[in-house]
Order: sequence, then C-alpha cells, then structure tokens
Amino acid sequence: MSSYCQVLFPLPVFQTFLYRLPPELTGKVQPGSRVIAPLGTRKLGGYVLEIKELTREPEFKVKEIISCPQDSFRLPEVILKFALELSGRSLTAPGLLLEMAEPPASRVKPRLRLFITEKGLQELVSGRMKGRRGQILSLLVERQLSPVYIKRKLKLREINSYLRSLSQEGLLEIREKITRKKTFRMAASDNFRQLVLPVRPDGLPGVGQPLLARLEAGQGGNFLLTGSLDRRQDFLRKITDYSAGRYGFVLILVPDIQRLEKWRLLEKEFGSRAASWHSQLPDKVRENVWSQVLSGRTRIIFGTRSALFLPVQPISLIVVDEEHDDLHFQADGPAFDTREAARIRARLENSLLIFSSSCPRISQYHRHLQAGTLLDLGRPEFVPRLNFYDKDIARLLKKELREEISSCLGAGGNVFFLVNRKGYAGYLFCPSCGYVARCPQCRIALNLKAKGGELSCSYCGRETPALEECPVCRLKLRPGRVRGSQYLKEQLQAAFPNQPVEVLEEGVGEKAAEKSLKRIRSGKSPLVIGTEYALRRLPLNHFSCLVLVNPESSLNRPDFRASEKTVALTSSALELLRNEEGSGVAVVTAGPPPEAIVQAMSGDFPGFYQREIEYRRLLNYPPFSYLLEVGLDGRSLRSSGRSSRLLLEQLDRDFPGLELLGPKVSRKTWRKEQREVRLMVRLSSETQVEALLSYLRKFRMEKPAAHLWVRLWQ
DNA sequence: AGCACGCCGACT
DNA sequence: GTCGGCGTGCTC
Repeated sequence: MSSYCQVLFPLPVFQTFLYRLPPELTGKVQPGSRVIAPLGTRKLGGYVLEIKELTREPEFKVKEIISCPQDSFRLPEVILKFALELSGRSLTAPGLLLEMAEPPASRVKPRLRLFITEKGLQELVSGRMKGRRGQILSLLVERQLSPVYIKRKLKLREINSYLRSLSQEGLLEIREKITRKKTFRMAASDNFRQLVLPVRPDGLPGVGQPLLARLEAGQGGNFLLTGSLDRRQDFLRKITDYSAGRYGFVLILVPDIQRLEKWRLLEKEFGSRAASWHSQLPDKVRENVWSQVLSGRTRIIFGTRSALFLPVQPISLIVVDEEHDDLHFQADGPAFDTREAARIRARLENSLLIFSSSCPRISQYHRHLQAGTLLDLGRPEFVPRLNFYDKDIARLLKKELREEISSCLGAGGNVFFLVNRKGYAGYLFCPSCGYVARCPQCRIALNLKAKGGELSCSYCGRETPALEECPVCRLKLRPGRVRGSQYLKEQLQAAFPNQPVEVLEEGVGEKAAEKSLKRIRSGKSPLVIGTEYALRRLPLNHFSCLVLVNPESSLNRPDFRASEKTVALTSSALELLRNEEGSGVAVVTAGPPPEAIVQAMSGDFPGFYQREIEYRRLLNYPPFSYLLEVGLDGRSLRSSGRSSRLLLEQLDRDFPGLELLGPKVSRKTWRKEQREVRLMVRLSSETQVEALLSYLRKFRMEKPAAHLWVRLWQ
C-alpha cells in the first residue's frame, strides 16, 4: 500500500494525472500543495487535488512526484473547489484557473540564456553546420541570446527541439538566470484578529436594512444595488466598513483596470485596510499587497476578476460593480464571467454578494425585483438641463449648439461629445431596398472615409473603391446619417478654430491616450470627442456640457441587448457631468428621440424596464430563456471549422430540436484571422443549461484540440 | 501548452 | 536520402 496523489497542471486540459508519492514526501504533500512532476518529456509544476491510498497499481504506468518546493504554501480547499466549479461552468481548464491563485514570486519563470560552446564555434567555422541549426549557432557567435529572441528572429514556431539537440551534442549551452524566491505564509483563518471595532453604519438608507440583517446574521445572499453612482458608493462605503470591521475580507470587483480609478478616493480613505489587486501590478507592489492581504492586515480589496482567486478566508462580502458591463466576461486568458465566478465564490464562502450598477441588466433587475432583493437608492434631486435636437450635427454646430458650447467654454467649462463611430462619415445605403455596403470578408458595414471617397473596413482594414449604385436596384447609394469622430472633429475645428480638439477612441494607442487625458484633466483641452473607449477613461464630474451624437443608432443592432446596452452607455456618460447648476446635456438624434433614449437621460430606469421586459417576454429572450454562446477556437480555421461541424452534427443527434442561432462569425474573429467560430443556443431552463454544459465538457475532453469557451446570458 | 511523431514536398 | 514545414494526438 502506498500513497498517490491526483494532480492538475496549468494546461488547457481537463484531465487529472495520478502520481506516486515518494516516502519522503508522504505527509508533507497535502491537497492544495504545489508539486513538480514529470509529464511526457518535461517537468512541470502542478497542484495536488487529493491524496489517496491504493492497494494496487493502476493499469497505466504511474510516475513519481519529483518535489514539493514550497511546502509552507498551500492553496486552501475553498480555492480548489472554486476552480473546479468555475471550470464546470465556464469550460475553462481547472488548472489554468488555479494558476490565477499563484503567489506572485513563484510565477517568475527562470530566464534562459543561450551560449555557443568552443565545439559549436569549431563546427560552425568548419562549415558543416547547415539549415536552422546553423542559423541558430551563427546568431550566437556575437553574443548570448534568449530562446524567445531567436524564435522570433528566425520566425520559428517551435525552437526547443533544436536547442535540445544542439545542447546534447555539446555545441550550445543553456544557462538559467537565477531569480530570487520567496515563500509566503497563509493567513490562518482560525486566529483571525478583529482590528477595528465595528460600528453599525449610520444613516444607511432604509432599503439597506434587509442586507444589514443578513450581514449581521452571517447569512449570505444575493442583492442588486441600483441608483446613482454617488449614492451607491456611499452605501457601499458604509457596508464595506462595517463588514470588514466585523469579520473577514471584502472584495470590490470592477470590470477592468481603468474602472478602479472610480474607487481610488475610497481606497485612500480606508488607508492600509484597503488595497488594489489586478494582473498588471508591478512585481514589487504585487508582492507587497499579497503579503499585506494574506497576513490579514489588508482586508478590503478593490480589484479585477483575479481578486476572486486570492487564497484568503473568510470572505464576508463580494461586490460586483458595474454589473451590466460586458467586460466582466473575458474570452482571452482563462475565459469566464466574473459575475458567475463571484456567485460561486460567494456561495462557497457563505458571503453576501452585491451586484451594483446605475443601469443594471434587464434580466438581473427582473430577477431581483421578483425575489425582493432589489435595493434602489434612487437618483439625486439634481437634474441637468436637457435638450433634444432633431437635426444634423453639422448644422447645429453653426447655430444652437455653437452658442451653448461658447457660453460653456466662456465659463471655463469642458465639453464632451459622445460618438459611436470612429473615422469619417457613416456607411453607404440604398434608400429603396436598404442594402448596405459591407466588407465582403467581414460582413460589417464599410466606412465611408470622405464624400465620394473610398470605402474601408474598420476590422480588416481592406479598402474598396467607392460604389455608385445599389447592386440590387441600381439606385444611387446615399451616405448614412451616422457621423464618425473624424467628421465631427473637422466640424468642431471649423466652428471653434482656436480651440484644440481631443479625440479619444480605440486605436489611438495607450501612450497617446495618456497624453490626451493629461491635457484634458489639466483643462488645457476643453473640447473632447470620444467613443465608449473614452467613457471608461475620462475623469468623472469634469464636464459641464455633454453632447450625445446619434445615440439612437446603436438601438437597432441585431442583438437582443441592443437597447439595454445603449441605455447603459448613454446613462454612464451622465457620470462625467458636473453635479452643479448650469450643467447641460444635448442629445442629437435623426428623427424624434426614441423613448429608450429619453428614459436613459431622465433616469427613468423603471420605465425602460417595463417596456423592455415585455419585448423580452414576447420574443422569448432572457430572463425568459437562457442563451448560451459557444466559441470554438482551434489552431487553425480548418481545425476550428472541423470541430464546429463535428459539434453541430453531434448536437443535432443528441439534442434533437435544440434551437440553434448561428453558427456565425463574430466581430473579434477577423482580428484573429478567422480562427474562431461561434454559435448560440437557446435553452429554457437551468437544468438544460447544466445538461448542455456537461455535454460540451465531455466533447472538449474527447477532442482536446477543440478549444472552446462558453458564455451564458440568463 | 509543449513536445514527439509521422507524413510529404523540396532540394542536395 | 534528409531537411524542414505542418497536422495530429498524448501527457499519469
């Protein structure tokens, strides 16, 4: 009888591997320990899931664990459970999820340096070295290099086999640069010390009482917090303070790093009790925060999704802020939805979970309204001046808007123009049949750069000569009324020749955007044009005039959440507005403003919800059904195409009558050179969702080359 | 993910 | 022959 352990590796596979524990490690290695084990021809770090005794060897040959480098650090059981459950829900390999819980220093991989040996030099001079091997050696004659450099320089897909053979023949030497290692100790949850005397929060709005009651009873539960940003932040400040003072940790999660800026002030207010945690922290800071948090000195964490993997316990409160934001789901890196992950972690910890947004998802709002767990803090009394214009923006800039902007600038105010289109003008369409000029490859509407000019695709960058007439009905094509950022910039410069105009949109580059933001913050550039990209970065309470340019154009996108997204976007623009007398909003629409836009501007979310929920009910969209999006991403379009065909075939066989919407290619696909295929499935119950998820998981296990992710709309 | 292995066209 | 590119399948 000897000891074995089940190990997970940080690889995109779902399988666990069985190893024998050598006698000297038995007792030392526990579930959650990090071990080094042989896998194929390599040695790899993995995580122990469980220890077991076996009376006889399994049928396959079992290898032995090599070592357990940091026997002091162990992932707590709750993190193992969390990763496994999240893996079942997101179909991301559990080992990749566990990797997110790694202590900072152990993530540092040894740096490799390559040197040519005497023997290698002789071989090279003799002229016997040819091909790739020769090329590699001759690169090393001048100086030492890293494997990555050579790989890139020679455009090789795989370099290790060359390096191995060269070093075995003694022509090349591989040296490891030593990096310091640090060991970390876990916060012991049993001797958790109370640091601050909890004071029952003063002036907590009445709607918060049920939440407080739950918190005091240590009961957990889910709530949806809505209302204006100020009110939500004030509420969360009190609850966080109280919760962290009583027991455990508090996580406040935001959709992306930029959004942490909103919480900076509060973080400072909490002093050393609070810290930020995200994947782009500098190493030093990272190590610092890590030990502060694990020692229990810092218990309030403002962070991105990676904060959910902090191996600390117990967590008393998790807040998911901006819960409506699509960035809570990320398909790159380990693909999962932060909201789903937060739900799982909160359940495992029995902690309170608060989703928070001034403009929540309709489904979420509906469910909480029904369950009686909706906490609406309402809006402030202050309502900005609101003007609707049904005119062309260029004309408006010559008259009505010109006056408004001038007086705003004269009073030292700043003006922000929200646009939803980059580039020059809009698209080309046929007034008769509605034909829209699209990119033949990407199927999205082509951008019209200038009147009568060339058409270009904003995804693949391909340029097409201007089209004169509709290929269907031979009528003259007309430019669409949507105006892009560049067009607006020209108009603005013409109207205000002495004012600099900043344009902040995706693609300007991180450095240029930083510089631009600096000029905006200092007040040097009072005129700003931007897209959604800008909304995430611009300072709050900075502008006294807001111009929304054709916000209604995104209402008609073929997406069941088109209006929900548009409303969320336009209402978040209001957060940029200064909270003072004289602040104003101008909404420019083609035609009378749609009701959704008016409701977004006047803060009438309940009104918007009433109408939207009826539409969802009629068309059987979430929350009345579940939509599961599946992305297939292989090593080439061929392989992902093949696995998607296979999957569709099998689904047809095993789930007859399943409602499939797709397969279709999605926007991001074109950037990835068409390697991803997506399909959408409609399901009617949570049971069906579970069934399909486990089916897909099995598919993925049987066909490891079919890389897939799922995303659930419920 | 890596890495090995095997197939195939290109080139000494 | 054998080099190098590419697709496929396995790792306890």
